[in-house]
Amino acid sequence: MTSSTLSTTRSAEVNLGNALEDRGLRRTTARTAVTDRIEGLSDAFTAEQLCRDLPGVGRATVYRTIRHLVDAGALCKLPILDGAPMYSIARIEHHHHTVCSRCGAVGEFRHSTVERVMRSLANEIDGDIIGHRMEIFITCNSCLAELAAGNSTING
Amino acid sequence: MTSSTLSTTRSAEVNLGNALEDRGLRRTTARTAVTDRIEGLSDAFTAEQLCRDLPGVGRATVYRTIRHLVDAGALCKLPILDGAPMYSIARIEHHHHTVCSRCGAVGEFRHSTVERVMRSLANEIDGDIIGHRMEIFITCNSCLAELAAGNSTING
DNA sequence: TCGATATTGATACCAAGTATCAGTAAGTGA
DNA sequence: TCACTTACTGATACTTGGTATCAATATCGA
Ligand SMILES: [Mn+2]
Ligand SMILES: [Mn+2]
Ligand SMILES: [Zn+2]
Ligand SMILES: [Zn+2]
Repeated sequence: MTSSTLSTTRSAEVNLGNALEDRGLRRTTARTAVTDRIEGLSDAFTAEQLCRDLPGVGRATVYRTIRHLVDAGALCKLPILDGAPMYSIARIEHHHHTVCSRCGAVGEFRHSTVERVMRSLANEIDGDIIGHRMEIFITCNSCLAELAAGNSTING
Repeated sequence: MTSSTLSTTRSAEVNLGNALEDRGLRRTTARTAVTDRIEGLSDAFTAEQLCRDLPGVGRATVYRTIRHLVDAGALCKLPILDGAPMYSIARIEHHHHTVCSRCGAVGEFRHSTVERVMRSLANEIDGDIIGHRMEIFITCNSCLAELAAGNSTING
């Protein structure tokens, strides 16, 4: 993989508790439970998943905390066409997502060419461009491996 | 606007009734009411909007018909981050959407460069790329005009 | 026209998320 | 450290968006 234009570098540290504090919000036990749990997850998650994982925290509080974190830019909210949106820690400033259509794993990427294309589209799109979103749907490597394993079993 | 790479050409005719028939579905009065209404709309719409516009057609039927049309590829389903998905007639084969952040107007566009970038990303993304989605958020021309009018009134 | 079959839509249901609000916990300043 | 103000919590009820059921009805090929 050439890394001249593709970037998946994760910025030094992410502290969701600090992200909330920076917005003038109190550091409560419920919020700490939520942010700790999110930081402990390696993958993207849904709000309901978090609620199940944290039965000691009220549903309203889980949803409110997620909303704060999205507002703070610390979480990405990724719309899923048929289902609840997924959230993941924003590790790269401006970026796009890969979504595995088989297992739902979400990745982040940045590619300068995408941003260059956006600039070049400015003259050709009616109206003022104020932003964009892009998702790439993939079959992730671990799913490819599983599929290969499954096939080889079937095919002998 | 140069049109060498940007395409907003609409394919000859769109007949949603035929799209359903082509799938072996019966041409019923309820379905005809839904498809006629959609064809009469100039803009993207939500399912609930359609239900309100067609009080004579059951909600379940409206939703079912929309689903059929999406499955047939005759309607685009556009996820909206905070709210119900919007639907619009698919006039271009593979394409992307512009969404006005002020009024919600949805447009379609195709740009060869976007597709070229996708191909070039193939080597740099982990896993197999099976598709992509891209939305450009804009302030549309009519909103720009309204904003300009509003400002000039305020500023004398 | 008839009859097998697809469709309809009222109803009940489910999932995701938000408004309320009385009770509780954080922080702040004395 | 305590008291006090204010933010926060979470149970509950509600809303929105959408689906499963199923008896009654419409469609369409024979
Ligand atoms: Mn992200
Ligand atoms: Mn479209
Ligand atoms: Zn996967
Ligand atoms: Zn607009």
